[in-house]
Amino acid sequence: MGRQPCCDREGLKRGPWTMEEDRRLIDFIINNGIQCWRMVPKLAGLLRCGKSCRLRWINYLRPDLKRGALSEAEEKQIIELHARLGNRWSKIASHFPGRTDNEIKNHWNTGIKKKLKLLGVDSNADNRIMKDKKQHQASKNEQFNIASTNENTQVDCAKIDELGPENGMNSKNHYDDMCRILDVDSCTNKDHENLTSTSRCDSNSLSFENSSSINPNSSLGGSSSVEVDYSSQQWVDGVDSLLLWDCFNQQDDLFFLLENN
DNA sequence: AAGCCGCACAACCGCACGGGA
DNA sequence: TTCCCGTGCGGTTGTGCGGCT
Repeated sequence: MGRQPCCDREGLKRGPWTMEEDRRLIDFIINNGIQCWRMVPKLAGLLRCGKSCRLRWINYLRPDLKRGALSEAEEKQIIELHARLGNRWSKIASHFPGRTDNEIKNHWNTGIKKKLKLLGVDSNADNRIMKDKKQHQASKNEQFNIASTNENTQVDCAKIDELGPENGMNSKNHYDDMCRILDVDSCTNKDHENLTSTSRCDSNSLSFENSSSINPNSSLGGSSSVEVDYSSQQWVDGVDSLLLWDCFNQQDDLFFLLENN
């Protein structure tokens, strides 16, 4: 179909964001929310395309972002999920509240991938798994007229395993191999459950779904260790609602944090 | 001190997808 | 049903920084 590039307008700024631009974007989103990303830069007085604003918000300015290096447990989890899902970074990221797909993708490309390569593990095998899986699934659907569903990680895993070793798709073995090589001693379901508790953030609609407790203070890089349970706050629609949250109910706090990051 | 190199990560690009008209 | 538009996603590039020579 082809789409017009969203950044075709002359005079749009590119490259690293300045503090002032960040301020404007945060200020606008906090006060107005997000109706249409394309309108955001115009209304916020930014010489950026909407896409750029969205990316900046999602990957850097979002208040629920967890900053800092990925933990060992998270790394293990990423390897496991990558073995199952391949390069579907957004799906993988959805298992890590406060982490972005970009962050995980970068971590994979710079750290884990290299580590695996060094140890003689073919990290691209995961991509082949996904390609083969798609092909197999397509032919399977033709044969049995089964609606394809790949939104659920567990389903994905089951399907990959179901395809069997004849297609080179024994993801469990593949993951186990990687775990062994990386000296990952346990890849238990318990570990998986802990990290995949159904916490999701829909950054576009600015709504949050939580079934586990999060620590917004640490998300913002704060020093407080107070755990806040927002389990009763199933969905938070719009930025106005976000402002109810203790961690960023003061716009000044955001700016303070920005300046100190 | 200067230049080079590699790493980490922010940001961009282009295609795909889904929804609405 | 088709077309258009906004957004999501994954791959790639750009850039800043620290370590090394």
